[in-house]
Amino acid sequence: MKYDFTAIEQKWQQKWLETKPFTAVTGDESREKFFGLIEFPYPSAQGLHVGHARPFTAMDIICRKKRMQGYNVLFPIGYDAFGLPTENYAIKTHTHPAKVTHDNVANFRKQLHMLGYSFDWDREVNTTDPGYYKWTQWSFLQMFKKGLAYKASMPVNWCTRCKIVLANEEVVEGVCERCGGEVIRKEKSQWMLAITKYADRLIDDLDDVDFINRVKIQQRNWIGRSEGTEVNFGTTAGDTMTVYTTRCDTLFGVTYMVLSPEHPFLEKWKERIANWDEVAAYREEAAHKSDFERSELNKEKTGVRLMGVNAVNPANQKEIPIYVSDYVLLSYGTGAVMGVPGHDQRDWEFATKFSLPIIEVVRGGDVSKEAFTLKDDTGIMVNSGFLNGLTVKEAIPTMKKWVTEQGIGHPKTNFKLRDWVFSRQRYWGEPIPLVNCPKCGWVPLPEEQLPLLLPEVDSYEVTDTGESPLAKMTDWVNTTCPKCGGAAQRETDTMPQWAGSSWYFLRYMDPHNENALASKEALEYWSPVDWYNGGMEHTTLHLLYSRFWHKFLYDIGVVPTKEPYAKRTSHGMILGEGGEKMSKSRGNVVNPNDIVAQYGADTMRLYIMFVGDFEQAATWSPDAVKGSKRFLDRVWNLAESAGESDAVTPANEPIIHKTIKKVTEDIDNLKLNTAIAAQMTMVNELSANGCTRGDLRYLLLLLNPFAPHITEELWETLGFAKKSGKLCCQAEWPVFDQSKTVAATVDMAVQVNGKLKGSISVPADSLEADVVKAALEVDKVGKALEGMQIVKTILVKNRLVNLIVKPQ
RNA sequence: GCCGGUGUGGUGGAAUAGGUAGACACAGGAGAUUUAAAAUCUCCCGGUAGCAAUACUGUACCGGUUCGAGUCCGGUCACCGGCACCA
Repeated sequence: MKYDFTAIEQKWQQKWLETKPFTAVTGDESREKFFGLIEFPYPSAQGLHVGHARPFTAMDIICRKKRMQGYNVLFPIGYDAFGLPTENYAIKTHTHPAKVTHDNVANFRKQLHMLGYSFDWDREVNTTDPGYYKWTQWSFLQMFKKGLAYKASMPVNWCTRCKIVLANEEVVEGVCERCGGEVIRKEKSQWMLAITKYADRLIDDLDDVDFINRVKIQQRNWIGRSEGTEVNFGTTAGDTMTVYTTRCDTLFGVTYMVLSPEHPFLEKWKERIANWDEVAAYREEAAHKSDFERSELNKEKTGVRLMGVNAVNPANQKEIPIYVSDYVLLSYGTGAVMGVPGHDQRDWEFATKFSLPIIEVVRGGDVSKEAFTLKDDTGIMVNSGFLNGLTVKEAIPTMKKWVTEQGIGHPKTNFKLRDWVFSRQRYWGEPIPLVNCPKCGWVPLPEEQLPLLLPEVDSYEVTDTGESPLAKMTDWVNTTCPKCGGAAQRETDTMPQWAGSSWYFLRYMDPHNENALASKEALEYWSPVDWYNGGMEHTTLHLLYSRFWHKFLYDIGVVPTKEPYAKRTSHGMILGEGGEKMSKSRGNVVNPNDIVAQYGADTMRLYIMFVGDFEQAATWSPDAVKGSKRFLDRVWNLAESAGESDAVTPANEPIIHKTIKKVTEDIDNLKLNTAIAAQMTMVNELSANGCTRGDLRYLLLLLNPFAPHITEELWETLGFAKKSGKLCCQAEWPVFDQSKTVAATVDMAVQVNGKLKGSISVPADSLEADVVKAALEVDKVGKALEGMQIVKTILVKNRLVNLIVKPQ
């Protein structure tokens, strides 16, 4: 019979749909649980991409193997469906985004079935479902009540031509992605979440989780913890000017001070500043620079000296000038810095440009040429009073202590991480369940009024003033205050896409619960996620946000673990032919539907795993797909020609056990490409040796997670199903016998002075003397030994023997 | 600039702990089968020299440690990703 993959795949997908063999059972204490998680897809109109198939297939393999090992596996799927592309599509086609979402989800679901993933389909979630976003809103309200949500004026991207607010992704090289118009920064009052309050824990708790290192490093860098000192400088205006520094050891080297253009002291000192016009003009100019321009123009330092106000260095009481310059950011530290041109490159550039004195306080470099910035033991303090003679390493704590004792400063930790801007001026997101009352301020909706549904609107276009489309719905906006009953207005901004995706894995644990985001029992049973695989691009946003969200839920007693994910791995991208990113414009996009139609889902799954190291980027090759199909053809043929016996052929035992070992370990280590290679080797050997049904049984068990349809079919045709039921339900992952992985005789390499001379075949675990004896009989060894004497032999068991010789 | 990652045949990629470099595939070549093609099967396939046996050489580059280095150490180069005036 021919390997008719289309019929076979449809047959088994239908059976799985009917019999639900992949159902996870909450509360089953008879088995260990395993929660495998993939990043739920955004249901775009383009449908599933091969980029989805790689991580999805890998986790499916892991979960299918875990099930066969006897675990109670939760492998769920859902859709992260709020967001901009759907909204833009809705605007363009005048279709309701809910309708667009519904159609796209239906298409995704079909494609996911087509690839044979073993999801528990009864636990599907969708972030746009009111039953789901009720709990997103509920979580937000808890944060609001705990004071973690607050309003602040933040810059937004504003397209001057479309007159709308843009997301960062919509701004490309400083212009609007859609119309090419100029994008400027505009201040807007926005909801913020105080993720920075969790900054320390988000760093420290990384020590307790099993995340691949690059994820941990990237998160640590992003949070950017820095231990330094705040130092107070007096000013001739009477105010105390506080700066943050990591190099308090260089205090004696301060020759000027800098305020950021937005610093409140400028306004305050208006009357004292003799050149106010000049300062005001500089501020105006800085305000009009976009982020893009600021980073573009960061080579040349600019600034203006404040005439009429000076600062006083608390270390030596010297009076020094104050400047305003946009190389100092208001959003980090105190918005003011001390200028140490001798030992900070930016300060050096600034001082050089404005002809300010450069004082060397750490000897070790040449401060007339460049700043000397090393802070190890190579520099010695000079010109620094009581610090003279110390190394920088010693001087930092000494100065920190002195500053604290003198009452002019204190140690301080700062973070690069900023609070989370939680407002979007868009329609297709969760409404923020708050009401603004002129008397009571911002009042949360009572929980029994959740979910606060998205109202129907006529147009999804943002208003001319940049308000969300919801602002036009006056019937919806105008409401009564839940507290005082007076007239009040609803918040019209919606939540960002990151909101719903911050906790979706919790909903999988108990997806239909109407009284809580999930029951205590389900949360206790399934937490934490055992293994979460996803893209590196989500490391600093989604992954960090969801850890924060989870820690908050932990603090209010909702979830039982302080970290959501026990383990995190990451896959590499699938590139198109030529090694370039797949994109419509390049025309190198591979559609999984085409591959499945041509070769079948099993081939698709196998190839996407075989293509290369899972963690590295890989290039799609249409030719190489054929190799995976050929392999399955050979498996099919092997099954047709297999001997009737259910016993294992002794000659096949070593390869069977070697393969069990390799495949089992490789799946656990995500080395899926070599797990497949090992199975190919096994099939090649079984073909050469001849094999029985009993031999093949092992192959089917090992191959099932990778190619679930063909193996299920062969399991049935070879008669195993009659005895023990469906293959995917076998709690019988093969266990290898180490003693059987070694063949009776082994090939060993023979070297003379480390150079390969040949190989010998000897009984496994032979003694050194026997191996050397056999080695001496190799022709080339004899030749190499002429006129030599053996001074030493090195034996690596079952692998190699090296004869060390020297002239006689 | 800072922080990660990667460099191996024509191609994708293998190589627990330093131990036969190139597993497993793709492409290519030769042959078998076939009226023919496809499919399938067998063999070859890093480079140089040689009919061959064989010898030398080879994991980005330079040096080191070791009986032995793709792997460890020091230095250099190239490419990819992230952050970027974070004081």
